[in-house]
Amino acid sequence: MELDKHYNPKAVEDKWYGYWMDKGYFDSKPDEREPYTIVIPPPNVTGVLHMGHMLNNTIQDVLIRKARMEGKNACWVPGTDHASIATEAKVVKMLADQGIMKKDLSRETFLNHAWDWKNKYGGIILEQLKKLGASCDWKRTRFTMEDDLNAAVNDVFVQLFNDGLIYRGTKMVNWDPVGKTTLSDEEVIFKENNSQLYFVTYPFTEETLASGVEGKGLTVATTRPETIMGDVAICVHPEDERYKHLVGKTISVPVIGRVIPIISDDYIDIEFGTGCLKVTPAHDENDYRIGEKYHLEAIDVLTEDGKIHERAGAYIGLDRFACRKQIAKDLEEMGLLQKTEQIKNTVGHSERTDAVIEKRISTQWFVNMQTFLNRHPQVLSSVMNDEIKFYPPKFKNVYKHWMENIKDWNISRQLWWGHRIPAWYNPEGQFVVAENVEKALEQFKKDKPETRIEDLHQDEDVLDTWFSSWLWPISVFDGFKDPKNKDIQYYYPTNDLVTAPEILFFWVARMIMAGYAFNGKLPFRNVYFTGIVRDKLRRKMSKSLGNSPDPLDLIEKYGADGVRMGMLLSSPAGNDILFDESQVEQGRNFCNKIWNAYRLVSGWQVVADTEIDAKILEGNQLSIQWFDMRFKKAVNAIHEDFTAYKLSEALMGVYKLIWDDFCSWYLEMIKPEYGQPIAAQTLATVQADFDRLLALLHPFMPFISEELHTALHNGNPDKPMIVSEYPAFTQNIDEVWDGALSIVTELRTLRNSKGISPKEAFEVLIKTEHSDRYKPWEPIVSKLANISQFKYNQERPEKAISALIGTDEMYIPFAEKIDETLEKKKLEEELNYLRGFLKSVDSKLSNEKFVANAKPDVIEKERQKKADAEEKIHKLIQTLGQ
RNA sequence: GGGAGCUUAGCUCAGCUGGUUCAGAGCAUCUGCCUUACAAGCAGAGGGUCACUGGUUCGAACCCAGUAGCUCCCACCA
Repeated sequence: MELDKHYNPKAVEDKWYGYWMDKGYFDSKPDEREPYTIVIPPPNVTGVLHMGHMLNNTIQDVLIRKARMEGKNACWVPGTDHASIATEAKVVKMLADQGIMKKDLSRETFLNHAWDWKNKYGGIILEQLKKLGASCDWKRTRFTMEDDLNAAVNDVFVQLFNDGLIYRGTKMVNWDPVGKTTLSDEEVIFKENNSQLYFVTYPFTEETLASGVEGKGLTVATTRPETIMGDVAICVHPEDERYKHLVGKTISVPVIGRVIPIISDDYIDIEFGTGCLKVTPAHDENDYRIGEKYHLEAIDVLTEDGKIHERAGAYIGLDRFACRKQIAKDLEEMGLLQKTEQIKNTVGHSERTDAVIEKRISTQWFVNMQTFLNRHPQVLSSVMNDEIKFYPPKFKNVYKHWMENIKDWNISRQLWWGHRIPAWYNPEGQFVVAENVEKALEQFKKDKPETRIEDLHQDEDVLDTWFSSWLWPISVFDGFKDPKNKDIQYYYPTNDLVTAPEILFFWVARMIMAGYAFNGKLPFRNVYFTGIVRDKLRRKMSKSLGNSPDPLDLIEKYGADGVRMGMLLSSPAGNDILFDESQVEQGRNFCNKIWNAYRLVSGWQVVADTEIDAKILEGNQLSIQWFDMRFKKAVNAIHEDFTAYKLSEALMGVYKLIWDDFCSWYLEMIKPEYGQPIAAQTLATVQADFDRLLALLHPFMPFISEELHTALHNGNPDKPMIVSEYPAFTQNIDEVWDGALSIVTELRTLRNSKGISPKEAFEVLIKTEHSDRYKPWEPIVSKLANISQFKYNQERPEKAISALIGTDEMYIPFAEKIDETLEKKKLEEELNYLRGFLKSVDSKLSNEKFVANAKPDVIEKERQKKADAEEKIHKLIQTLGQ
């Protein structure tokens, strides 16, 4: 059957993915083999595949497929994350679009809607991963909010609470007025902002004026005039000569006229603004601290959605930003706004909703991280001493810094979609922490036997999503439910984690904590940090910019293998990848190249070896040995690249091996004359070589390699490629001399530069002591360079072009079109170069300090260079007749 | 404000513990080819003061110091 000139991925991909699934090649069960485990960074359950996922999961698939082929028991556990805040936001919006407000719904009804949504859209992303070829063990698919994982979360919460590591406390936390929930510090993104600095005058009270104070009042500089209704003091520096005498006096808050004291504290920066600070303990962390120190009231003037609260006494119900403008205007009219200045400051935004974060005092649940770390020092040490390796290692520093400055982790969220906090309250407001309500009741009954189950109510809040994600490497193997089960014993610790640096703190660090705290072991041994996928202008890919291609469209257009190669081509660990469709084109072109190599090989007519000319057979034999050497060398380099997690270089190694060594050289060497048959034995070897190339390629490009592997075995291979053996590292490789191949290059260059047709044959004269080395190459070189005859050690003809092959001389008699002076010039240039080279080597060798200080093998190398150069110079001089 | 990292060809990146006259790869570019596997291809070619300045050394892209530019992370300055 005639094969198409172009590889057609569509005809191939679904077929093989279905086949692998049917045969269960992705499945893993504990056995006697060495395990190799990866847990997927679970994407948001309602998410859609984007380029970042493509990169991340391609890398994981490369690693897992290679391990599988190396005979390890490869297990890649997939799953999704419930993504509390993101999913809830989506559901709220979806309901709002239908005219349903969350506040009108009961918790139960809302959750029903959310589960409906999850069941409808959840897991689409996993289906998309299949298109990419991801070889996950789908039977193990987990979801962070399924019952077993909820139980794990509850277990851990109770355990940490009982260990004194979780506490309920009233502190200043981050508040997202759009999501209407608190956030951890990590969920707040600080962005530089051009703000207005308002200079607002607070008038002195009559009492103060009566005490003989001069002036009208004090001017403070603030970026947040809308919070002045929450002011409880004006603070100055105790040493500030301008204000010293005012400390202890009173002053009144503009607009509302509340009387507040003037206090002093050395926290104040005399230089900043006017040196007076308005103290608003409810809305600023530093103010909160000052408030606590001087026992000042904290007046929260904002509602949970960022509007002015009625206790503010003015502007009630106005949005905080509208209020800022309004109050500035009003103050100006009152003559209390002195001026405004532009100022650059950083403003916290919610990672999910992008809302400007408010600092707010509230009662939340926290994990005491410092104590946690004190109890588990391996969390830091294991990374620092490379028990857990980071690729690239620069992230070790970042990790260390975070660990050393760790703060308590606010884990409660005012949301419904998530793991509900396992704490129960009695009507008196006392609480206990327990796995479930029954156990909570038991606890209450110890002190209050009369407590009834219907008196108890569970905490309304849910937990931070990461409070379930940090358990992922353990919980996916049911390590909490049944810590002695086979899976957890066998698969944990996992091997590699592939993830983005953005979630180093959110997730990676906390998984390491959870690993040591709840299993006593590290969760993984290597962490590969991917970069951010950007467009070629270095802009981050985003929906709003519209610069992110749809991965599924790309797969449709170029094939999954092409897309995988495109993703991998330029992405060393930790580097951003500048995605350009041309890279995917390169991937597709590569597929096409391989496809055509197959077309060539599959079209050859076979005859018995005896029917082939002996010289050709010998040439083929040599070609085969030569390729074997090239193959083994490349495989070794690829193994080293993998060891260092240099996947793009490993892929480049495969690419060059296939394209250059295999297609451009080897197949051309072996290829019979047009219409001529090939020896059966030779063909069998070429096919075997092709097959092991495909094995090498398979982790990167699973579909085409499986397809052609099968085709090479006439549809019936012993094993499919996915479980074939991966080419192993070779300790000692037999060198095959291939200097004769430079004759080919030499002649091609000659023809190119002189415009001579490849059809014009040449004879070649070689001056060498090793004609035996050249002889076996004669049939090969003749074919590739169209050579009529090889002659050895004859006089140089009058008119000839000469070149050096190593230290041997080569002449191509070439009477007509040759430019003698040009040729001479070329040789002289080479001679000059060699003389310079020799000089530099000589100067090294005659330098006593060099000989004294350099390592012996370096000196030996230099001596060899010297000898080589001298010989070459000698020959060139002869040639030039000088 | 603190910390980390980067700067090598037009682009994206390799260059290990200093040692070939050391400057390399892929892509892009240029030249010539529809040669019966592949024009999504073949064969060639050009292209770089290794950011800058100084130092250490027999020897520096590599080590040290400083300068400039870029990137990222952390941080409560109103």
